[in-house]
Amino acid sequence: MSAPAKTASSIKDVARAAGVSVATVSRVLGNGPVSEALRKRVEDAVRATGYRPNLSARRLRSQHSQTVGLVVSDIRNPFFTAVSRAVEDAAYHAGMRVILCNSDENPEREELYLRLMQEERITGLIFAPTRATLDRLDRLDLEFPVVLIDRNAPAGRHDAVVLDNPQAAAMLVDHLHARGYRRIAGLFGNTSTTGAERHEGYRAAMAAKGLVPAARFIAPYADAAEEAVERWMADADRPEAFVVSNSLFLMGVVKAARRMGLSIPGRLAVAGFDNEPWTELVGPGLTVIEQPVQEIGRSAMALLFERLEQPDRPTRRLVLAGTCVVRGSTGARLEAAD
Amino acid sequence: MSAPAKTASSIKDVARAAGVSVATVSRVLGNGPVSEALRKRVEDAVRATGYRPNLSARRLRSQHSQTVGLVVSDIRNPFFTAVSRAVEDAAYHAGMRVILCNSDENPEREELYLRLMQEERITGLIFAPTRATLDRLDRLDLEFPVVLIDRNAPAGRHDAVVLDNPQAAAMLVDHLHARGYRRIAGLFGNTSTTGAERHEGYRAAMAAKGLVPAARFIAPYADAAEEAVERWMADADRPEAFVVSNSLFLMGVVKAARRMGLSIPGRLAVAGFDNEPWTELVGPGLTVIEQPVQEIGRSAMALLFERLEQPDRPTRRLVLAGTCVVRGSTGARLEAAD
DNA sequence: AGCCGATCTGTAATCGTTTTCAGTTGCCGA
DNA sequence: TCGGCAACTGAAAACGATTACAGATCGGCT
Repeated sequence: MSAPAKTASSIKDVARAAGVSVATVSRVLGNGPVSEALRKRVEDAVRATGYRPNLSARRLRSQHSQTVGLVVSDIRNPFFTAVSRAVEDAAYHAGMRVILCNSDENPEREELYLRLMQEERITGLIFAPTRATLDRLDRLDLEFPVVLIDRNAPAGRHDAVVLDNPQAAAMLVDHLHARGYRRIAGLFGNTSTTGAERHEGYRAAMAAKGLVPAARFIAPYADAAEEAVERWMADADRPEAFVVSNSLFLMGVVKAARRMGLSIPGRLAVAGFDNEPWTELVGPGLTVIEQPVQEIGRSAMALLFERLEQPDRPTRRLVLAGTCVVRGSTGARLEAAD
Repeated sequence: MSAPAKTASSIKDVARAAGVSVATVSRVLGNGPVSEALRKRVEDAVRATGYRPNLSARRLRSQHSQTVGLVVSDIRNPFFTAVSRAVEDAAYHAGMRVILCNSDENPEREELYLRLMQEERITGLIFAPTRATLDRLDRLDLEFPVVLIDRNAPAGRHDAVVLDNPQAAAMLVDHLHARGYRRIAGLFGNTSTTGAERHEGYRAAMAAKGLVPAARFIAPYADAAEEAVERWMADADRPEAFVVSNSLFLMGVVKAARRMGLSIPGRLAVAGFDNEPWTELVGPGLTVIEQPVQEIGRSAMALLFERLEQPDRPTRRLVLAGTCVVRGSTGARLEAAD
């Protein structure tokens, strides 16, 4: 049984063990030109000493960190969970590492992490910023390329990958309209640009159908949605259907409906965003917009790599379409209802 | 408008701008003894140059990486998602960074990441290993402390935080028994030690009640559970209830029940693990064991820090109890059934 | 024999920090 | 006036790698 090395061995130890210079060891490791005999001696020495290169030293010298940052609001948001997997996979295949940070929609924490990213000298950043940070992003003079995801400025100085939010929201409205619903309410998050974009799509689609939009903006929690629905459904002008801008709200709506004894879709139809596995299982199944999460993560990394190769190419903004997954929660409206 | 710095400024640039030596700059940054006058000059220079310390250099010199590794099978598993948040928060408060890796239950990928951890010279690792790696973990001679989570060797050389899996599984069996169920089947994952432990608890509890255990081991996917249930429920000796060892299987059971038109709990009761938000919303609500995920993450970090302070203190194994959240999916058995 | 070029190897500089050690001040008391 | 001490500051040596440059060896050619 080998005694655990007290301290990691360095390239010098390997050089000494092999009876060569550190340059030779480095060359063996980096595929430089080395004679077969020495190469073998060095490789044996590497095994014998249990040598592992020190990445800090390597990065310092080479000025490449081989690291991408990923800053999102909360990894527990399933959208970001999925995107992070795609990003991590892409990084893995490119031989890079990922540093993951949760900003909690908190600009201070976000700022701290941006500073960290600079200190890490990351190769690039994939970023879902808060509104506040998005506004001052151009003034920040970051030293690495940034690819925005999910949130996004209209015509930014940065590459971006986003869902076509207005169109997606409109799809939901159109679908509900086709199923016979007219009084369609909207619940949107009040912190992100995403909520705003989806609201805009909702508003436009309603107008196009000659319906009156009725939107409320709430904090991004299920509870907030539950409360909003309960209050709203007690009103005289209660809606027949809800379009909501994320899966937390979807939960809130279902909970409220259950508590008030309103059947879905009999008394209340629902449609929302994010095709999570459980949306299929709840009640009659929930109609949702499915985001191409894999592709969003992959494309973000792809844009990042393109930018690294051609730093001066014009900014690109990738707008991906969502797909509407129709389920029971938007079943045809019963004329008898109400 | 300031032109973007072509290259990050180093401590030398600051020193030059402030007209002092680099040592002084370093002391200002690190709260060393510096006169007020110079401190001010340096701080101004730092602002003027937009200086950010280079963490690679700092780590190389100080030999502290201030980084913890987190290697789990898949961040999309909600248990790990939640744990990762707790870990990240703890790290954030301790001024440390987190490197997140997904092993996909793949020993090769796991090995690659363990190597990476060594090259990063991480401060410590929080690790949910595959069975294969768990077995040879002692022979790996890692140079940093490891805290195991979720999976775990009986009496290892490493600290660990785990759920009391046998007891938790037994709680589910006892609960179902109390509700009148007798033919209680079990579905367990065939890759992790967790599945094995939960099976053991299930087996023991069944035996204690004088019931015959009937367990099957399946691949860790919802589809596998769905298929297993469909086949099993077509048998002559079909169970009245299922105990399943994770939330993916829970989904599989619900899907199968729905497809076969079996009402829950009328024709089929279900209980499982992981109190995810949606388990409340599916059907009559699903009875589950809730793991103290926050505490698991926090405790893992706490154990890590203790170990760093006292490298030689005896290994500790924290066993946390789950709580049984009772919902409609295990409603009292109808005598009329069958 | 002498020269050239190809091929390998080693020396030493470098990346950006921290930290030791050795000054350099200025102040105080004698 | 001078020694001594405290308080600060700077020069230089690490940390562990990569790499430009130069030196060594050797075969082949004239």
